[in-house]
Amino acid sequence: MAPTPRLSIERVVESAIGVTDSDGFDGLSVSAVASDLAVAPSALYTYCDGVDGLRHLVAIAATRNLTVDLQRAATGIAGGPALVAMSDAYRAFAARHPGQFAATQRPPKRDDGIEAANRSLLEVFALVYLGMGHSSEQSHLAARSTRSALHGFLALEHATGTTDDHDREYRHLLETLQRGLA
Amino acid sequence: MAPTPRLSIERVVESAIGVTDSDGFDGLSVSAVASDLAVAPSALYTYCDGVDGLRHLVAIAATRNLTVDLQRAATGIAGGPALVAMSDAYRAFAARHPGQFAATQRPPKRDDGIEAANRSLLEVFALVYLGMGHSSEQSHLAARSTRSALHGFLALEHATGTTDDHDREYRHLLETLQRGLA
DNA sequence: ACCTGAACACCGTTCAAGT
DNA sequence: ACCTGAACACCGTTCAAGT
Repeated sequence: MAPTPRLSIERVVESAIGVTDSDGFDGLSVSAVASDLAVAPSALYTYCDGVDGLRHLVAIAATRNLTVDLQRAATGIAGGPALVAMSDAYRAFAARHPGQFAATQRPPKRDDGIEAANRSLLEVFALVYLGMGHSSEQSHLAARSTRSALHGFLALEHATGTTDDHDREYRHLLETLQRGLA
Repeated sequence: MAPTPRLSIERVVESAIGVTDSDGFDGLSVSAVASDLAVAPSALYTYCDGVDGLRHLVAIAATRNLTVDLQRAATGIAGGPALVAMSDAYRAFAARHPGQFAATQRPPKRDDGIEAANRSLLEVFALVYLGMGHSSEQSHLAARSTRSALHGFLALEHATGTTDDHDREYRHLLETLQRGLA
């Protein structure tokens, strides 16, 4: 008889994201996901290539999740206000999902999936700059600069510790970017 | 008899940095350092608090090493050229020591040592902006924005994969910062 | 086809024992 | 005081065995 599969790649990714959210990207392990899904650890090897495969799947899913949030934040807004909204969304994502945020930065291996996910993320920024009258090339450069700067700030903010409120510094960075890209 | 200690905190840190350089920050482990020092893994627990303590020591040492490179790059130069030189030094550090670069971003626990090391790093940037006529407050904000942006770019560059040459994008980010902070 | 469970190597950590 | 070595728990991975 053909047994109905209890597992699927979707369920594995869903569980892996859940583990990442609760235990951090470093807490992601074959055992933790297997335990969450109530299967033996070795059962996961049918759906992903070990712990590296797990990290890989989470890196792609996390980048997509961030992209969705950014896109949603900029929907119906243009120009400077859109960039402010996206920056706030970026920071909120890092605060609410530190594990996923870390995953967006740790793609262990080169892969089409991750590169495509990163391109999609950059396109959201680029579209805003296009709407502000920049050329296609300038928009892509501006998008990369903006993403890099925001990402770096948030990465260091979470590394240093989130005791202080760095809102003023974050706004300074935003304003610097907007002046520099005007 | 008092046996001459074969180990010391300095030797442990030195070895840990070596392991980080060759195997990456994720490759840093009690076993690897112990093997490098030709001692039993348990011997290290006299000098550091397990693998987390090891990562902690490396995070501090790596931040200091980066600071030294930045300071050296800006010695005898001022203004825009100093910032260009520091940016190049930052990027060179990330390229030559990817493991240490990763460590500058992964301080697991809050600690005076890491915070102090980060303050020293920011001061190097701040001094350049002070020399350009900025106020003390503006210099500190500019320093943080600059460091965040450079760090984020390099972190994503190494994450995405270093196949392409992103020199043009890096220079665009620099110019954006300089325009925005003028 | 899908999952379990045994098996193995390996790492982190603790602690009693040696010198 | 400093280090070794045994001991234990735990994770990753492979593979033969079940259904």
